[in-house]
Amino acid sequence: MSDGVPTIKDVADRVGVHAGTASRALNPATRGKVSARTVSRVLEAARVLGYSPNSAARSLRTRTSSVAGVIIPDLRNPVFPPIVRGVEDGLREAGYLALLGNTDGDPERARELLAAMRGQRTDGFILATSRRDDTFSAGMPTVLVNRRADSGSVPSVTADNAAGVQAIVRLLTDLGHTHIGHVAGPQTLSTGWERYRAFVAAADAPAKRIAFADAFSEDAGHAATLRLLDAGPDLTAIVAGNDLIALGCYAALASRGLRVPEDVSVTGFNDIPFVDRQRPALTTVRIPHYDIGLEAARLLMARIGDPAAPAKRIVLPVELVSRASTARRREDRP
Amino acid sequence: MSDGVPTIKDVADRVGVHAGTASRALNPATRGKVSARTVSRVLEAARVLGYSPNSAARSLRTRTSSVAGVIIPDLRNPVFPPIVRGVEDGLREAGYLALLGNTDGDPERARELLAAMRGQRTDGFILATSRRDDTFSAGMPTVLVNRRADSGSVPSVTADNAAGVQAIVRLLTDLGHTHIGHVAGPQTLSTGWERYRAFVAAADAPAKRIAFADAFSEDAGHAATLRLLDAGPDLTAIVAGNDLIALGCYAALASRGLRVPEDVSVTGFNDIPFVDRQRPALTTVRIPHYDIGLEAARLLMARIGDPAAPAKRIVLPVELVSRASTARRREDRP
DNA sequence: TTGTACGCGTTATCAA
DNA sequence: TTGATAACGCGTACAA
Repeated sequence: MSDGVPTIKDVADRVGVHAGTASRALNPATRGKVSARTVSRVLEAARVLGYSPNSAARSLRTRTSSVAGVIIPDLRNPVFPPIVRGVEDGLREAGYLALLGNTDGDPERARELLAAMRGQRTDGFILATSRRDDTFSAGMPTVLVNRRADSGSVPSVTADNAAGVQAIVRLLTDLGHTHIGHVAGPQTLSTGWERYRAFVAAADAPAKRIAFADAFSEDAGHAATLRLLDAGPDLTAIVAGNDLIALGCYAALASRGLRVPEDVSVTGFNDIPFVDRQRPALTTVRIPHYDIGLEAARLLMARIGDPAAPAKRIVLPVELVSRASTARRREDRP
Repeated sequence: MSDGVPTIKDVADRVGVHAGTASRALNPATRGKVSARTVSRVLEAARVLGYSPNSAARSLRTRTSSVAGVIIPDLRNPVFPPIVRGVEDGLREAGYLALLGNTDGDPERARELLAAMRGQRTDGFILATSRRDDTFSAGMPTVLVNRRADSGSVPSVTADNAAGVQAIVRLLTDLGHTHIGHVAGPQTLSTGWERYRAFVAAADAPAKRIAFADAFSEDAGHAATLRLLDAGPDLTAIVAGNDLIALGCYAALASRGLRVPEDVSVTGFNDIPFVDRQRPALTTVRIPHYDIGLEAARLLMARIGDPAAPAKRIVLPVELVSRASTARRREDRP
């Protein structure tokens, strides 16, 4: 094939050696079985020819692909870009590439993607689809991100949602708040569910101080906050399920003539970009998005290298970021 | 292989036909060359066995993969997630999957990724790396996003940067501004360069009213704005190279005791999320990120289908979004 | 240390 | 309409 893309045979011919020898010289793992002189000549020839191995052939032979599938709900949700970036960097450490797919939260779509990627001979999966009931690809190395499986046998990397909510509730309590509400995220999503459970455990609030948003979005947060206010609880602080919901709280409170934080303190979760610029700047919990992705990739690499490796469940620490949306409770509040 | 993953041979054996026949029956394009009875029996056997084709073998044979490489500088830059999302949806229309890679603006890294992906089974590339001097993979179908090649032979999809800058300058002119400055983005990036050129053409400003930021970032915008102000031009409006630079302008102006828009009007470019929430809300140019990605993917599919297809250069329209950061020039300004 | 030969699973070509 | 066979490029067991 002197015309098309060079193959290992072209490299071998150029050096006057057999393809098998060239293969051994090119592969770092088997390089020791070849004379130093031959190695350098083969490497040089490969460089000159611009040889790059045909991974279809390699995959066919070795049954591995050096490609991992990464499946998320929607890249436009600001929590995912840094996670995916971390995943990609972690995969790269091991020479892996990332095949990316969005599901829009549709389990059917997740199944399709999983099938398509498995068809492409993907070595493993990193799933950030966060529906608690999502299925995942059986028989393939898999790591969950931002979500834990109900059965404990699947490795996962998550932020410490419970600790974050506890820190928030403690902050509010220290500020004198006793009537704290919660606008929870969707309970079908593990993050929404975990934070809700942590809130209930930490705040001991009656049901009327809790509302559930239909989505982790500003609009859903807005609507849920209005429902919460209409239920008439006497609250001076709201713990939102995430930052977007918190911004929805801002809007809903403003529409009722309530000021943040003078009348009601509000907190978020995630510390996505620009929430430090809102007015008021949002008190929230910073989660290590990038590191979550990075660790997930490393965990996947470990599992691919040794499928019997322990199914670690890594929980990364979070950090409370106190800003202007939380303040001491006003004593004279009606 | 009755134990492992079923192959086409297992399917063929089960029906009692040859593997080649099973292949023809399974492939919709060649199905017409097989008797209806055989087709249905093969399909049934494939279903029962849970057969799924080994795409490594298929790629090796057909030299196609149904995978496209998508290379961007950094997913954490807010302009890229919606573009990548559009790309992915466009690829999906054609049954393609996306291999994603970040370069951090490093041409060397771009080369590595290109090589790795070309080595993987990749049918074509969508490049959003925006350095004007970046190389790209010769001989592979390629579409540029957010960037045009100096030579016109490479298809591209971009926003109409010139029209956007023209609209901004016209808006400012209509507001009475005559001394308009520009904090340009890096001139190594095509977006920074195009917008700078459009500004020069539209505003006819002397060099002292122009400063260049080292990066499309807030910090770089801050620093460049300070340099611009120190040069002492008598300006009442600043056209920033993009939204992040504009936010840097906000900070720099504030540090000099200048108010936006009372003292100086400021404009951005891109309309990334949350700039409508800044104070003041940023006047900017909205570019159709998602559609840019979508069209790029479709263009790539067309080029893969027919490499001789015309190298279209698609320029998508932009929209001026007028918000609170621009105001009529104060007559009493010093 | 190097060469030989085979097989991975699929599809395309050629014959029957 | 179907079967037989070769070839895609690589890695590796085995032989030299």
